[in-house]
Amino acid sequence: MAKLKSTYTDTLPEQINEQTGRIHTCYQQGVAATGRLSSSDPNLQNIPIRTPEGRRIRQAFIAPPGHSLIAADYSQIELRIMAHLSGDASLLNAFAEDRDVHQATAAEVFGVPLAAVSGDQRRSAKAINFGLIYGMSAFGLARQLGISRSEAQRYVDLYFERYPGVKRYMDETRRQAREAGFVETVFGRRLYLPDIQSRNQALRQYAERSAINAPMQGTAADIIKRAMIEVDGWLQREGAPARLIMQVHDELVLEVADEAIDRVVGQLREHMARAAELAVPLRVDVGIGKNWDEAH
DNA sequence: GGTTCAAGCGCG
DNA sequence: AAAGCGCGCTTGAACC
Repeated sequence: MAKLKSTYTDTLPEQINEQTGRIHTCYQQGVAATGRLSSSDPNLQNIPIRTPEGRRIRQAFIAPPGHSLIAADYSQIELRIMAHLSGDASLLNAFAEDRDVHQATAAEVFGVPLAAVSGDQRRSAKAINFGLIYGMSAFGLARQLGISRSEAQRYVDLYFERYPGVKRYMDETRRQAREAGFVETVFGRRLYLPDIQSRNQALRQYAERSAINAPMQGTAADIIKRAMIEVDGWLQREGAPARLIMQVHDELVLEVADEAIDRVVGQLREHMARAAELAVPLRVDVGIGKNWDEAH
């Protein structure tokens, strides 16, 4: 409650611009090592959403009269990029058939039919999927799930047995990072990792985790930037009564005149989904509302 | 009055 | 011995 009050409730009203009556953030383009934007003064990329109390803050972000907010976010974009980069057959298949990827992972790892996956199994699989993107070890997975190290190690082994392409990709990425001193995104953005050669184990392992994560997080950043350029160009050409007002890593927020909503949503979805052509389709979830919470 | 740092926590 | 990526903001302590 103290965090919500001091960072958001007390502070945001003080940052309303007198001329526009709005809060304007600054997007930094050259800060994050992976190519993401960052947002500051104030940061609008960390507005609460995970708790009911926090959501009340998000509800304060509203559209002007006669307008609505559209929130469009990429579904599982980093895991889709992992499928693309690794070429793993099972993962490619899961996305080709538009499966619930955590459920599909649970079915593979626990050896049960899709329909028989329990809530706990799905939760574990989700932790594995996120952990993989971050280069997590069995130790970290054990702590995350509150299970023993040996149990976590079994999950990891099973995962790599079922998704051998992912295993190969992880090993290959570490090798390439060590040899070349950098990793890169699908579009060629590089992250240099001098510490990958370090004799200091902590530094070296950190660099290895970054080598795993940066191509996925960075490719996602590249894709949404391409989408932003496309979407903005299209809105300008059309003279659509809509504008792009925020970006939150895998999400674009637009403010749109109510009469144009249907047309804008369809085109927005297309432009975002076509911002990159990967080995799996890109899916975009769209929400509409009078406030930012409702739009989710 | 200011700066710097670590810890903690908000988001993807 | 370390053990999950990327950010920014607030707090409180230490310091000038």
